[in-house]
Amino acid sequence: MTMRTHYCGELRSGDVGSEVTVCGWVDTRRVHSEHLAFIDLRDHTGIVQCVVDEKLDLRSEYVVAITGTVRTRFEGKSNEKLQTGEIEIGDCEVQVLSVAEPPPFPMHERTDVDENIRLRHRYVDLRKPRMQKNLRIRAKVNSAIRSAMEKQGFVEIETPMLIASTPEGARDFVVPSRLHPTNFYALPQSPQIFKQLCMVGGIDRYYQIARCLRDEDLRADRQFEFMQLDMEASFANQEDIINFVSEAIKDSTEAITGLRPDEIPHMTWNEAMERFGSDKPDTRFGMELVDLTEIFEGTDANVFKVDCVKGILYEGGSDALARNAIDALTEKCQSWGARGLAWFRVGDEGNLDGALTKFMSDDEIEGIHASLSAQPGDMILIIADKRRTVNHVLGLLRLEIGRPPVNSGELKYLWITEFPLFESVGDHGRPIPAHHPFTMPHLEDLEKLNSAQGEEYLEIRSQAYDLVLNGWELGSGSVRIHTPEIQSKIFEILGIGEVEANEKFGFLLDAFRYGAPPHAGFAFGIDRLAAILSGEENIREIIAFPKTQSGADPLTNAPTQLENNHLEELGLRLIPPST
RNA sequence: GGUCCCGUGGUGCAGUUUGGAGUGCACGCCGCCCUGUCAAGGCGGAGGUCGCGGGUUCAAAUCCCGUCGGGACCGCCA
Repeated sequence: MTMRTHYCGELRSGDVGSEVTVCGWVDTRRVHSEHLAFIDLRDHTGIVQCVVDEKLDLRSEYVVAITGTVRTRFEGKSNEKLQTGEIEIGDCEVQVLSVAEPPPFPMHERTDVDENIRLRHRYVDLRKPRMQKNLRIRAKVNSAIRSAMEKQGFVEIETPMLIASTPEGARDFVVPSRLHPTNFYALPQSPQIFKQLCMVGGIDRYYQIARCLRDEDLRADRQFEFMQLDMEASFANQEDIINFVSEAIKDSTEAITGLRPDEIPHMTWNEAMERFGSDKPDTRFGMELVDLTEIFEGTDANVFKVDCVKGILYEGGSDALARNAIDALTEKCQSWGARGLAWFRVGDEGNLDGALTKFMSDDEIEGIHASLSAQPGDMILIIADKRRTVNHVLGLLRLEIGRPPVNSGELKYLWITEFPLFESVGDHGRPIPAHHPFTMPHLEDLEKLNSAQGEEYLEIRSQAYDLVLNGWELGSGSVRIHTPEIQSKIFEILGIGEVEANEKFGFLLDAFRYGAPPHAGFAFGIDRLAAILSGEENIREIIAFPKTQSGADPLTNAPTQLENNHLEELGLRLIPPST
C-alpha cells in the first residue's frame, strides 16, 4: 500500500465517492470547535479542504497524511478560488508524520518577506507556490532545451569543473591543489576552450547545460554561479547557429507560455547603439535616441559644440518631471559620465522652455522640435558629448525613464549582430578584444585588419552576435577563427607574441594544427530566460539556493573560514586582512 | 572602487522630517468559546538590545559619525 493515492490539488468532482490518502503540509486551519474543523492540506499541486470532526492538535506546517472519502461540498459552499473547490475530503483519519514549529514568516503570499529571512529558511520558502512554480518552470525550460538540441543532432558532453586558469575575461574562482602545492585550479567561466576542442575532436555538434562561475559583483541578473546552454557546431556559420539557438529558445518559450514566438528579429550592433544606446536594447518601448548633431553645426551654444548631440522625447514628461526630479536625473547622467543634461519643456504653443534656449537660434529650436516630433506637454532630454558617451548615457536615461518591469508579460527577443571586434584601444594603441581573441572578423572587414590604425580598429566588425530578451543579455556567441593565418594576425594586432600565445592558449593552437573544422557557437543564460518566463525580475527567484548580493548564503553561512590543519594540508597561509 | 534605498516584538508596516516614557496598526503565536468555514469569527494574553558601536543632548528609534547586514544601480562581468 503506497502512502499516497492522490495529490491534493488534483482531486475533482470525478473523484467523489473514492477513498483517498493525501499527504502534505497543513496550510490554513479553520477550527470551529472540537466537533468541526477545516484543514487545508497543501502539496506542490495545490490545496484540498479536509473536514475533521474530532479534536486534533494540528498546527501550521505539520506534515500529515489524511485518509478520507471525497465528497461534494454542501450546496452553496464551494470555493471558486480553489481548483479543488467543488469537493472536500470527509470522514478524515489524520496521521501526523511530523510536527512543525510555527513558520518563520507567513506562508501566504500577500506580503513580501525580507529576502534575507527567506533565504535563511529557504527550505520553508521553497514550499510556497511561487517557488514551486518557478522551479518547475525552470525544469521545463531545461527539458525543452535538451529536446530541442537533441532533435537538431547535438550531443551532450560534460566538461571539467577543475581547469587551468586563463588570464582573459572575468575573475576566476580558484581551488588550491593538494597534490600540487602552490598550484591552483580555476572553476570554469564557461566551457569555451573545451567545446572548441570537441569540434577538433569530431563531435560535430556539442551542447551542454553547463554551470559557469565568475567571481564578479552580483546583480539582479547575475550570480556567481549560473547555468548556460552552451553549444558549438562544426561546418556551421552564423546563420546556422542563430537558427539552432532560436529553435531552442522558441521551444522552451512555447513549453512555458503555450505560444510559439515569431521569427526573432535581427539588428546590427551599430543600429542598436544609435537607436537605443545599448547593445542589449529593450525594444518593448520606444523613446528612441534621435541624432541632433547636424542641427547644432555652427551653434553659438557652447554645450552643443561637441562631437555628438542626441535627444529623447519623453511624452507627457513636462508634467511628470518636476524640477527636483530633473535635477536628480541630471546628477545620474553625470554619474554615468555625461557633463550634464539639457532639457526642454514643450509649451502649449509648441515653444521650447528651458535654460539653454537663450543660447540657441530659432532654427536650432525648430530643428529639435521637429526631429523629435514633440507635442505640447512633452519633455525633450538631450545629451551632448562624444558619440560613445552620448549613446551610453542617453541609453541609460531612456531605461531610467521609460522601462517597463522586465516581467510585464511581453517577450521581445532580438538578435544583435556585427559586434565590433575590438571594444577599445589601449594605452599603446593596441585594440582590446570585445569578445575573445578567437572571434572571427566580419569577412567584409578582413582587409581593414591590415590597414587600421588607432581608433580605426573600433570600426572592424566581427562575426559575434548576442541574443537579447526585454533588455537582458541572454547570451552571446561567435564564429571562431580556425585558420592559423587569421589567428596570427589577430594575436599580432593584440600584441600577443608567439611565446605568450603558446603559454596562454598553446593547447588550443596545438589542437588547431591537427585539422580543425570551421566552427561557431553560442551560449545563453538559462537563469535569465527562466526568470523572465516566470515573470520574475530577479534570477534569485528561480534558483533554489542563491547567494545574496555580497555573495553569501544566509542558509549555510558560506563562505566560511577553514581550520588551520585544513589550510596546512593545502599549503596555504592566510594574510590577515589589512585594517 | 562608487552612488542611492532599507534595518522598529515571529512577519509586514507606521512612528524618524520638527528629540520628550517602547506609542500604534495588520498578520502570526498562546489560552478559552464556537458544528460549514475557506485570509473563519468572538474574548483574553504573551512577545522589543528600535541591527551594532560611539558622539551630541537634561533627554535619542528620531540628530551626527562609524560599522554590520539586505536590496537597486554605475564600474566590473573577454
